[in-house]
Amino acid sequence: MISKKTKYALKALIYLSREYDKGPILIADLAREERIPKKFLELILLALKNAGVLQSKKGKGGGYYLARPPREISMGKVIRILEGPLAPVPCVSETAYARCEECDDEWSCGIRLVMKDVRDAMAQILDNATLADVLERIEKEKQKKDGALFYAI
Amino acid sequence: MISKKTKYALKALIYLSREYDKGPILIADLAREERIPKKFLELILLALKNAGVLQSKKGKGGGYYLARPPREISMGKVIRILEGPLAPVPCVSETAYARCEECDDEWSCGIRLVMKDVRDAMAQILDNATLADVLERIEKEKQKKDGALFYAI
DNA sequence: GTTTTAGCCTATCGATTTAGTAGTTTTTTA
DNA sequence: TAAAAAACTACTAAATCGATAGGCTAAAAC
Repeated sequence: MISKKTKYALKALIYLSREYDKGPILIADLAREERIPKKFLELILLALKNAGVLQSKKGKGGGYYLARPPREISMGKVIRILEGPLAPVPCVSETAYARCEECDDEWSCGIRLVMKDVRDAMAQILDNATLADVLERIEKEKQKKDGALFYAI
Repeated sequence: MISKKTKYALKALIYLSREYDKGPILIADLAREERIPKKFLELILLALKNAGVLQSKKGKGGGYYLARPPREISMGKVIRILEGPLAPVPCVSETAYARCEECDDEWSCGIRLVMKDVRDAMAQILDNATLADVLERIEKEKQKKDGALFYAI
């Protein structure tokens, strides 16, 4: 399960994607609209900024905005920033490989063999799902729902 | 990342699969062979027993053994026992669905749409990887390694 | 039938992570 | 220089992780 922190981050980024090219958005507005504790959101946005996903402006007219267009930011990237590597075990991580202490023969470790498949499948999905993709999918779902509602009436 | 507890559980089950139909195995032997803290392993095996994956026998000649053949126990099952649902968010879990508190419109939640794909991909892999499969894959890897070694000499 | 064997059960513990909160400082702009 | 707004530092309560300790219970052997 992903943490609340990561969910908040994704919600905030989806919101900022929708408002992309409308200038900086206030933390306070984001917090209110997405119902995220303001001070907590501050820490999250800061982490995303330090990781190069967001940029910010201080003082009046300031706020946060995406460092790149929504098409160029993936869910995989965001999740790695907040949660660490996608891989279920460190020995199959592409972005942060580490040996499993308890494993002496890595190349014939059964857990590793299966978890490699899992990590590849997850990366395939999450690294290809950009914020722009997510916005599109949300729109499609809303249309589907409206369509169903139309026929229901 | 999966916990040490889950890794220990999988290691123990792979060991018990290899010794399947050789009668009950002592916790102490398992702990020594797989280098798992004995008392900790006790709790893990007990959890697996309560979940129906293992059976046990007390007293002399006792120990633990698989409740079903290795072909009928999947990694997905084991991971769910020790870690809870595979799903990254509760609202896409097939085995333990729950609403996300922070989500008002579940059907057009972008996070949910992507995480559904992730959970399906994980379940596809982990529910189809049985302990017997894992043993086979380990053997294949070992043969590959031996083959490479042969040509290297 | 009591002794040994081996799993069962409950409690506790220190370290780390999670989900925040509070208060102050720095930067920008009007 | 006053305001707005992000940045930084520190703290906390609760939960989870990775164990350890010690006694209890059931089964088998003698």
